[in-house]
Amino acid sequence: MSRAAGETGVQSALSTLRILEEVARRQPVGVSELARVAEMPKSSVQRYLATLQQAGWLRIVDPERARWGLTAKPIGIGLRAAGEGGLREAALPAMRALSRETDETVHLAMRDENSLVIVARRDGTQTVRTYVELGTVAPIHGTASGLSILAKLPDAEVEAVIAAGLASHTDSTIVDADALRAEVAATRDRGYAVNAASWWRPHVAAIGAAITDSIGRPLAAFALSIPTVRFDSADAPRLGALAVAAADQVSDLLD
Amino acid sequence: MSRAAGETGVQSALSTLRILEEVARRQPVGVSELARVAEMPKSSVQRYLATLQQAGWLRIVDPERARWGLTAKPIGIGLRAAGEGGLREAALPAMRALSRETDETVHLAMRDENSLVIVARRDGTQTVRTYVELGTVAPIHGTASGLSILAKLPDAEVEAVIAAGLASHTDSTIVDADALRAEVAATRDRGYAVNAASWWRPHVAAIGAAITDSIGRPLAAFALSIPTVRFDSADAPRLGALAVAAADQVSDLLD
DNA sequence: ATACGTCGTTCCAACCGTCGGAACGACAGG
DNA sequence: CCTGTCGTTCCGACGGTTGGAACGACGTAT
Repeated sequence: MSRAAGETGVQSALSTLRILEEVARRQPVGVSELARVAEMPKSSVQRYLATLQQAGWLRIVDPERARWGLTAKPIGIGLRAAGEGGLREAALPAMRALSRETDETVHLAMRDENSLVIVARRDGTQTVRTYVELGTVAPIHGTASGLSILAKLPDAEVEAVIAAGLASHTDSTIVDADALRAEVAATRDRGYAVNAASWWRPHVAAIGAAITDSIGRPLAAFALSIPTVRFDSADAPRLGALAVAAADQVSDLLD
Repeated sequence: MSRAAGETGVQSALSTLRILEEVARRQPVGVSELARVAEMPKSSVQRYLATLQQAGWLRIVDPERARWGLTAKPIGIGLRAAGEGGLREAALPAMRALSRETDETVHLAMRDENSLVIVARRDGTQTVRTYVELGTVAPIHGTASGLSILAKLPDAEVEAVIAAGLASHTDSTIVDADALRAEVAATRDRGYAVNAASWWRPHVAAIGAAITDSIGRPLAAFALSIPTVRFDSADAPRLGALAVAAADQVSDLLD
């Protein structure tokens, strides 16, 4: 079982965790489908499922069809990952208000090193909306949320993100270091980030505003996520000001 | 490596998951402490940590001291376990209101088969309060929340819980099948559950009210969690009515 | 200053747990 | 009736995993 260099992990545990993630994403799901998407032998998947059941993470949610799903155990783990402090909960009211003021979809993304995790969503009433599954990991250099966070980080950390590599997601993703530095500078000037060019997902534009802790370090960000067909650059200043106000309001709640 | 009969899981994966849980509970934490609490060789723990890092679940949060903690990945998994429907979020406002009305700690517990998981808390202003860590698993037959849920289940499912075994947690836990059936009946009469005898945790009394979906199946419950030193049975009807009202309000939100 | 305990980290050979192909009965659809 | 797919079970060979031992660094008590 040869893999890329530098990997020393326990193979069977990695495979088991992989199955756990796939079940989380596709539940309720059966053995064969899992084996197909994970490209593993069916009998191995079966064994991993039994292991995860024994550990209390999974259970058969539909006994008749042998479909697997998550137990409640991951809820507890997830809560601990989010921190009991409850940034998420603190942000929900402001998120709702922002969504109402703008009638657009608002996402809350939490920073995790050099990436973001979408942890909450509030929809507007538009007939055409953007959609991202909660829990999705987003690139920090390829989203308005991420740019708004980068703009509040010291240059050294921005450079660290650049050094880690700027992966491309669409043909307009910012992959050039200087271009990213320029975008960070522009975001610092504006106070909010604008992604009008579908950096990450096709046909999705966004406006981002960062949420900071008491000493000004960015922890998360709001994003107004707007289909490009409806996005008008002329609206950006108004939407940006609303997003910044909402983010600042949450920042103030965090002591 | 001999274990109890009937277990067929992948050992290394079980050990790895065990370490994941311990890290979640104790983060930030080092190798030696983990090896001690999990009773595993230090070198094995080290390997499991590397594996979990490779899988994206853990990272070193304090590089100077080599302390490990969770990444944001579990947030996404946890959200999927809770269901995007967002029972938790739907319940938060009512929980806050209930806490204010009663000035007591309110817990939200979600059902997971024959157990409960505490997924949210709202404190009152009392100087003496109960405390349960979020993510804690509680017995369905040993809590007011659990009893309120059992009371809304058909008898067949109550019997299934009894058949699964009534583990004892304090010397007043209900472990007798008939006693539990009687308590379920009493709860059905009242509409809310009363645990005045510290069934689960010492010195903690509680009043529980179930939250149901559109067809009346109980999904979760509110509990007013009160130190026994302050608990007065005469207050139970008033508190019970408030808890039921709050739970019903959330139930109605769930279509 | 010295000795001691604990920390995180690395290495490696023997062992035994894991792997996955193969085969099974059940089921649904053509 | 046949075919494809489902979930499940079995077992021998293989190699991934195990964990004791040893390392240097650090902090503390002697």
